[in-house]
Amino acid sequence: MLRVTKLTDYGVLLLSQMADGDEREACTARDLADSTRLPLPMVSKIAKLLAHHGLLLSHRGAKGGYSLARPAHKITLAEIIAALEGPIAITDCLGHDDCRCEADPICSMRGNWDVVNHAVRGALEGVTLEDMVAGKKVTVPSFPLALASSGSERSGK
Amino acid sequence: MLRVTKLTDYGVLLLSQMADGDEREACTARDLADSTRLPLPMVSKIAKLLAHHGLLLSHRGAKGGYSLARPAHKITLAEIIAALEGPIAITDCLGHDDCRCEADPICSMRGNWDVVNHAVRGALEGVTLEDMVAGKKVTVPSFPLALASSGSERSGK
DNA sequence: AAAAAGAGTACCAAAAAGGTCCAGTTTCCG
DNA sequence: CGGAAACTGGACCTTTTTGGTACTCTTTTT
Ligand code: FES
Ligand code: FES
Repeated sequence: MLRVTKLTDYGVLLLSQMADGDEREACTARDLADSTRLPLPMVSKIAKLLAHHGLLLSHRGAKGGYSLARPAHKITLAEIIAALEGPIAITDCLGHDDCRCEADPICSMRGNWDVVNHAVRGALEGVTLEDMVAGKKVTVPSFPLALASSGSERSGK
Repeated sequence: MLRVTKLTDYGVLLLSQMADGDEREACTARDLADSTRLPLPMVSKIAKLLAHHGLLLSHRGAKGGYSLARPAHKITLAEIIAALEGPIAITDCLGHDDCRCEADPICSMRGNWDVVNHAVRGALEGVTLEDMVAGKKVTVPSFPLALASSGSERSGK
């Protein structure tokens, strides 16, 4: 449905919560659950995934918790999505490289979807966690998204 | 999963097929099914949706069929997606306007997601059916996706 | 040793996607 | 006129994905 899953939605909320507050260590899953009002098991699941993908550092044992693995402006939305729902591939075919496209001359859209996918991913890579931090307003300068106007069209802003 | 559904995937294939060939009238669902090797019921379902949303014109009765409602360069990917899977809303919240965000100060990401969504939609609006037509290669000039550099903050990496 | 975390994984219910079928209607054509 | 060719509008079913929970380890601190 061209929609990000709730896991991602929650994930961004969590991360933004962590980035917002003091960047000290030891932010426990329970803390996050409390401050975001998300169910603890959810928070736990998400944090595990994020840690697994190197976006969070985890500290086990009593007095443990999670902390951002990198400063907020170095974590992109694209990475968060990739961590929580796998590589960004706007069509099914772009995922596994074995669609009939290769051999079968009928569908030759592969390359085109590839470009579209790249554009979308690019947009997502352009937004950092810092941008998403609660309270902060992301503002888009104007709208420089001339994308696939094949060729010369560079309606420069 | 940030993925377009098969319906959309097929839809683009169908439309691109129609745009590619002779732009005459009367392209029947069966024809399309044959030329794209998609199952007829699928083609039918998709064509109905596209017609319903004004992307295709339908001509009923014997000797009927479908034809593009507009020239290919005036049909955007965004429209096709919207026709086949509803309005583009990258998060659940962006769909229905009644998320707790409004009242609850906890999640104040609404605006930010809105911007991201806008960016993605923009990318999709930038690609026309003509661009996707079989065989034609969409080329993206360079990569001008400066998106969420909130105002001044461009902590250049 | 006990308590406080996280790790790993299995599990389940609900929703969405993917796909088919069929009973109408409209239009053409002989 | 009567049938055949097409589209229309739904219902319906199966499979996959999401969303969410639970339970049993292991690690670390005190
Ligand atoms: S069949 Fe996979 S993109 Fe064409
Ligand atoms: S609760 Fe809907 S966007 Fe924040």
